[in-house]
Amino acid sequence: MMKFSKKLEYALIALVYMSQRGEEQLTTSREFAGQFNIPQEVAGKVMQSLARKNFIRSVQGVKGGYQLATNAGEINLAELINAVDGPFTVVGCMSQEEESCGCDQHDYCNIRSSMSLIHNRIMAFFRSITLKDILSRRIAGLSGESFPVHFDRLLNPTDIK
Amino acid sequence: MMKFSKKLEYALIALVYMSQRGEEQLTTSREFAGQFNIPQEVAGKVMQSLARKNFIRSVQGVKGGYQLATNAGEINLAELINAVDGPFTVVGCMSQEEESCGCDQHDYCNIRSSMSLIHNRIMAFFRSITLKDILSRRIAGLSGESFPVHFDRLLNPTDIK
DNA sequence: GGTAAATCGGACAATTTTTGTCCGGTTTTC
DNA sequence: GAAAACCGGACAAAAATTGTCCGATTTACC
Ligand code: FES
Ligand code: FES
Repeated sequence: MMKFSKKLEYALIALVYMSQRGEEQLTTSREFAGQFNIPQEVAGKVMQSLARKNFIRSVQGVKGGYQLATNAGEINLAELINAVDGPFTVVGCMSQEEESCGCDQHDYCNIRSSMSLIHNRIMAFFRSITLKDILSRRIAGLSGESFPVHFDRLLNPTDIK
Repeated sequence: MMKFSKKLEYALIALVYMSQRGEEQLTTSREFAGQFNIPQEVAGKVMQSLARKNFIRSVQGVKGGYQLATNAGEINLAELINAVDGPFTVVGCMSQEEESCGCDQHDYCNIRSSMSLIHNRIMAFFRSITLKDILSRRIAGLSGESFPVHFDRLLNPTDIK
């Protein structure tokens, strides 16, 4: 329940992968798919989504591929989710159309305002996580200490196994 | 993507509904389902899940029903999600079995450690939201001011429409 | 100029997850 | 003993996710 979609996983993996190669390096969807055992066509679509939002730059033709955008480090998880999965809503009624949230009828919805708060809060969290954060976490991860400040502040120590 | 399940919505609506009636009041699954236009059987199952975790107390037989547990206000969203939907994981590899997260092969997963941090962070957030919070938000909601401290601190003002 | 390798994009098929239904059982009141 | 409630498993329907197919366009290179 509430899992991230594969598309989002793929997008993150792709961005991290591309970040760890030269800035100028072109990455082809075939190569990326091969490295991580992802179906080529799916990898292709995901990268197309990213290109459409200018998170990466596409170069067509043979010898083409994708290249990380200049300040890709600043793109955040909320934008990313929106790019690959479309608008995110914890609960139906949050996407302009107010109809059909599921809980209609009678008294009218009990929990709508609270859901809205939770929705906003999660959005804010996603917005606060940048690709740079994700990258630095990976690098700092093995040292057992010195997590990026960002995560340090957010993470409850008792959560770490 | 990443929407809360209907079961979770129903559970929340049920708990809020029951909270807003007398403490001693019994609520039947049929009645609840009727009030909110939810399929009876589904409403029943959800309430059974809640009863199994002792969030509500069940009374059998005709004239039976469900009754809010004594300190139901303290139950939090994480427990609730676990009760109705089973364990929550933002990404497959977080549930003891390390196999089949989806992104296997080669270099090994790029983003696993970051995903783990995000997972823990979201869990902590869900744990921090109690039924009482949800209730008080609803009551305070119409006043336009004085949100519960809890939410006030968490919410980015620019998120409110 | 032709071929191959790449990005594009739509339609669609397969799979999985979510959601809802059915049915028979147990407990309890009247 | 009948009716109304909780209980729980199996299953069916619907929706969402995930993956596949096919054809089109762009471009490097021979
Ligand atoms: S109407 Fe959207 S949460 Fe109930
Ligand atoms: S292996 Fe779990 S996030 Fe990739």
